[in-house]
Amino acid sequence: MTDAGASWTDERVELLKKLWADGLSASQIAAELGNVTRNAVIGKVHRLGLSGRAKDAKATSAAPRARKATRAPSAPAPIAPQPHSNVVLAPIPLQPVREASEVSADDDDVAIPMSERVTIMDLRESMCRWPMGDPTKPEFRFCGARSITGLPYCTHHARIAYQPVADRKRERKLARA
DNA sequence: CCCTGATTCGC
DNA sequence: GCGAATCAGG
Repeated sequence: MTDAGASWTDERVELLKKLWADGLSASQIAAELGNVTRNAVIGKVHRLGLSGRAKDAKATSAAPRARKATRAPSAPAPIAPQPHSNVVLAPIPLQPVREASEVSADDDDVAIPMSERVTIMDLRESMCRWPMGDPTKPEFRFCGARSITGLPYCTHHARIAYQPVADRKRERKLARA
């Protein structure tokens, strides 16, 4: 594993197909894959000819779209050092913890990249607040991934935390297989 | 505001 | 082939 794994290997493409067919959005897939943006995922999906996943009755996509995509002539993308300001502290989830241990065994599909765990200081409003480790210890971290709007967790952890009945059934089915 | 996929085009 | 930029819409 010398390289960061940025290229589309067969395994990654397969996972992409699986997740895409599973109904996950491009950003979710990108997050799970790691080291790729949703644009990359979408681009690959289109190249693979997987576009139009579910709905494909309307020809609305036939309309002329982007054409001024001349890319920014010089946009250095200034990254603003977000101050932690008023970070909405997350009440340590109660239920999820129980599930977490359980999930360790029959985890959904892919292992969480967890490339960016953050401390309370770096935690932002729209960051996943999935607790990792002992909250009483200084090594305590949060997932830190992009959280779903309205939810305190990222997509992956949200699934673990709030598993709907329907989803559970599906997961059990997969787990048994 | 957040997000979604779709498309174009420079690399 | 790849993906950032951009668009158009929800």
